[in-house]
Amino acid sequence: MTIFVGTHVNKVDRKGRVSVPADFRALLGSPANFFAFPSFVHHGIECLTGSIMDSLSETVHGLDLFSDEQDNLADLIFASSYTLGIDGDGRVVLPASLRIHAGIEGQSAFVGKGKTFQIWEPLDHDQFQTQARERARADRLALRQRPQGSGPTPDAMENGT
Amino acid sequence: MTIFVGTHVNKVDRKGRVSVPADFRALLGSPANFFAFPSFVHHGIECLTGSIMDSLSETVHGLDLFSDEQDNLADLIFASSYTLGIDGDGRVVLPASLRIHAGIEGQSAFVGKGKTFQIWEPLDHDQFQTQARERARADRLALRQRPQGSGPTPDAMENGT
DNA sequence: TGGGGTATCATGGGTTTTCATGGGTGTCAA
DNA sequence: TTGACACCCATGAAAACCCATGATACCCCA
Repeated sequence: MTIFVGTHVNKVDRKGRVSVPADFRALLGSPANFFAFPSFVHHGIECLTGSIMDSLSETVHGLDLFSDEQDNLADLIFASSYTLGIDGDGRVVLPASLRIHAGIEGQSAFVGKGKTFQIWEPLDHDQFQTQARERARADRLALRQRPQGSGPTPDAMENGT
Repeated sequence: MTIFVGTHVNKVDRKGRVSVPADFRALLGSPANFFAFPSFVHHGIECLTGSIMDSLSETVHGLDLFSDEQDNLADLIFASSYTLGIDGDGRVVLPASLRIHAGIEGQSAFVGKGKTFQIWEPLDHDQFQTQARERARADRLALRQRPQGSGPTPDAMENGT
């Protein structure tokens, strides 16, 4: 397995600990940790592996040094990031500021996004996904990205989940 | 070359297990698993090989990082996906949410789609296929602009190429 | 060409291992 | 001293694994 997939809802205990899904742990590998920072577009928490974080820093530094854009991005991403270490039982402690950003209390959802993943308050993510589905339906471009070749006309058998 | 063909109906047992057709297993190869997610447009379950999923993730990540478009697509595809591992006996466990989406209870139909395949509730798929056939026939009639008594019975879809 | 034998496959059930989760103890720093 | 944090262990539930069996398709040989 090479990518993060699925939506895993796990409990957040009294100490702020939460189990990282076993699938995800396997992908994260040996330096058992990852980077997390609040998304600047929604209530989720962006989670990146070390290597993705590295390439992201390359990208950001490719921008004009000292430019406003560079400064903003660097601040949004790096300054507000945490390194979350996974303990011997496969859990991490969610820092309070991240929990507050996401509105997480008793439960959290680990959401696979391919090369990255996110952490959400479960109901919040349900809502986000519903919206994403509606947007995709309205947006032909999104549908064109589907792996299926020439399928039947999509409007024959509509249904959601 | 990996081409999934045919329609194979297998039982789903009490534990939610179902045998993956031997043909399909042979095509899936050594990392004996595949990715499955509910279709956006019908009641079937879309099934993709790891390599197709990988290239899909490349495509999605080629979009602007943290853009709405990227985030939406990644959520629809990856967040609702499951990695289904094939056990030593050639079976997978269908997660409850996928079974519910497809309306699967006692039986499931593995439907070859070329480079991908789908899983359906058998009767549902029959119906879908009938409709697809009627649409195809209607399109041809429209193109030819001539009436036709009893249409030809296209009996493909049941054999190899 | 037909019959018997064999390999493959789908399916059912039992058992072991993994995983998520709760709680306790020790350590370090403010 | 107190609070935060990292480590250790225990446990119930769920998933993965192992084995057995009936049926079917395939092959070989007479």
